[in-house]
Amino acid sequence: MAVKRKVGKPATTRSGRAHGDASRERILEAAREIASERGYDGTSIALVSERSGLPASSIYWHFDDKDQLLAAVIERSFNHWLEAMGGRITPRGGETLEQRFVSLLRVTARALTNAPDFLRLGLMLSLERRPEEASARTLFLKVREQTLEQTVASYKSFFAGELDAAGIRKLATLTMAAVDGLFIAREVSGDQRAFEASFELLGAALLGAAERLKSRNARPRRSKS
Amino acid sequence: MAVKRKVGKPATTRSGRAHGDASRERILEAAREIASERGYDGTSIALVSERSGLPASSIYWHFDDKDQLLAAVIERSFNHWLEAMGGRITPRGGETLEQRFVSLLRVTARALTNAPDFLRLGLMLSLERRPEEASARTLFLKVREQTLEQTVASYKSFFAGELDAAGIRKLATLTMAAVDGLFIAREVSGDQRAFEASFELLGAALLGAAERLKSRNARPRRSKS
DNA sequence: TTGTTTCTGTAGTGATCGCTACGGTATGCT
DNA sequence: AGCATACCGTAGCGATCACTACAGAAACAA
Repeated sequence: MAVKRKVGKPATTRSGRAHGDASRERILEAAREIASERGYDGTSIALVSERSGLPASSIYWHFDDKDQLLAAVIERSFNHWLEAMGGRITPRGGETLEQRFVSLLRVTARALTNAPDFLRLGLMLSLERRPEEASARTLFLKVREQTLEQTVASYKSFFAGELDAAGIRKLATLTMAAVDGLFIAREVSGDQRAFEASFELLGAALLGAAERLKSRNARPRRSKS
Repeated sequence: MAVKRKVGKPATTRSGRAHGDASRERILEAAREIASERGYDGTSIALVSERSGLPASSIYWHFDDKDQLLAAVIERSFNHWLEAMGGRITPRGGETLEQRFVSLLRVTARALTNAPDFLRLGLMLSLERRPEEASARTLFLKVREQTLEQTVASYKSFFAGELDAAGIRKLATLTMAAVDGLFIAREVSGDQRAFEASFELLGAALLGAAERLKSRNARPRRSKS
């Protein structure tokens, strides 16, 4: 057990029997579908087996246990999410600041439409807090932290010289929170149009918040504390 | 089965054996704790039985099945949430519009701190979408819809004459989404101070969004469509 | 051919799942 | 007292849970 692939690859691309990596993909895909519908506990090996067409023994050949399987699902979904974002977290060209800002949010909205499972499953895991932490949850929180840092970096160039580091972080946190909330609202209502419209409004809201942070910054009220 | 209390109450307050309503409360309390930690599937009757100190048969005497139990938990948590809000969704006295607005948000933040289980469990249920809908989820979505309507009503007096009905609804939706997101962020990070500070910022953000909606309204651009 | 590695199919393991049958006991009604 | 109702305790139902033992099938290497 615990013999992972990636060690071998001897001359020929695929080793052993006909399938292998393909089976691994099918398992991950099935697990992704089910987990994003039913959460951690609702994802049973029997269900994954049925939907992937592979027996439980194959699942356990490819993955150590259910926990690792779900963690692999998170990792894979995160990569899909990054693909859908097209690496475009850094700002691109645009006219006014607001236009560039809103266009960034629009990219985010589209990515959430094309690859919703990462955030959906991730939020489900985030809200759980069982005594024994699922490693899938830990992994999600880790990559989410990275996303926050990227947003902070992006905002640094957006609001260069206008906001201090603390303000930028607050704004980035509020942004991600609002995006999470709007995502949930769309998942519940299924209203894609309202979802996209909300992102326009969110742009104005965040810029309003930035204005507030600026004026706070002007009058030297609150220090580091 | 399906013989519900509340029908009886003949002269004496409590009927039957010593406990009864008290046991029902203990079961609900145990189920609330567990469900808010582990979600729907993670809430097993055996666990509720253990934590409440009552056998499974008692649980099934008080509730038809697990589904109804969880729905009762949602209902109870919602009432706690309403208590924590103190019925203060309608605006109270204040000086500037922004101050009244932010004070309303602050009340919401405090209620979320004092009674977090309603939203926590509700969001977990919202994100799930198993084929057979849990009635707990349906109930949550229903009372949540009511909350949205109350927010809309509240905003109507806040922005009377300044925003049209569609704008008010958009703003209310964005508000609830942002609150959801901030709530999740706090649950993950455990940072209560950052949570409260975010609500201040959210106030500015929403007022900024309201400004945007106003100016949209001034130039008669988008119609009902 | 013989052996090795890689993956699948069959058939389970004990534990836990939601749920129930049923008797017992405490209470209230008459 | 007699009877009914309300609730708890024990014990266990079939189903499903995560997980595994093990043999066989298909590809490689020698």
